[in-house]
Amino acid sequence: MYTGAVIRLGYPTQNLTIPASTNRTLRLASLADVERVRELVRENVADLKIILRWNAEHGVGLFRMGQNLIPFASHPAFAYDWEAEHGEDLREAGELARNLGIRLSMHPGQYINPGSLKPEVVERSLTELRYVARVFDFLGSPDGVAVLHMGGAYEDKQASAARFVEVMRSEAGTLRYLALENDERVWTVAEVVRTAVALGIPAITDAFHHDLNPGSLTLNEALDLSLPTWGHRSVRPKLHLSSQDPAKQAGAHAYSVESRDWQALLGALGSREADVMVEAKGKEYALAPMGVEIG
DNA sequence: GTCCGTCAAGCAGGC
DNA sequence: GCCTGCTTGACGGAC
Repeated sequence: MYTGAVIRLGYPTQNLTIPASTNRTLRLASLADVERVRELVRENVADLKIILRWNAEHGVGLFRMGQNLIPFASHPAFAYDWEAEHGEDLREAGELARNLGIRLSMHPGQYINPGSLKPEVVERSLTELRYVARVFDFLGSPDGVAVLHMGGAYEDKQASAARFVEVMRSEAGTLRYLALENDERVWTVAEVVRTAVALGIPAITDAFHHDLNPGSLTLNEALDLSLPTWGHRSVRPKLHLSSQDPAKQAGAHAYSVESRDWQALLGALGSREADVMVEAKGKEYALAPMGVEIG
């Protein structure tokens, strides 16, 4: 077990050991079956509670909920009042997480792009981000994090970043939880930090993406820039860690994390504390080499 | 019963 | 132009 700086570990969406998932979904065409949707959301939230307890028993301090916790919640076709129906259930799950000391996050996906040139994409993105913020409101997660990439560059990064800031500036409810993450092709840590600072929100450094798209920074320098942005919220800094799947093209996540990638992150962190979300196909199994006992 | 292509949605980059 | 990467599971049709 690593004994240096205090590092908390987590994994996304589901636990393969139990097994349990917060990411059950359905097709858009099935959305009209309200009773079915209700039941599916109840199962997602029930499994969230089960995973929280498993995490507490295994010393895992982070968990990322699936984006489909309430599938299509932000879609116009969603057929009932999910806040009225599931708000209390979410509140209970959030209370459990606080009691167990587990930090929660969500990661709206690639379609959420508030800096897009297309107005309809911007509007859909904002609606989805407001849904995520509402979920955190119900959970009552003061350290909750909604992780978002900055989307397209449209051949003009400065203009795109400015558009992103302009669109998000007035979204106070969302900005309470939002953190911006560097990606493996377009936005570097330095650029993400600049945008995050402009919005007064934190920046997440993804060490794997940084490896593929470092700009002019070492990982250590990238952390020097991004870790202080968490002072905007007075919560522990958060990072992402993953490794390349050797059988796939650059950017694909591996089943586990290579020891050298973990060691590189530890080396760059030094004595600084952080919460590390491990993005691996093997979910909680990928934490075993870092000292988490899965059995 | 199992396999397989498709399903709401956006981008960039490699071929 | 098409395919794949960015969380992965659901569903219907073919066999």
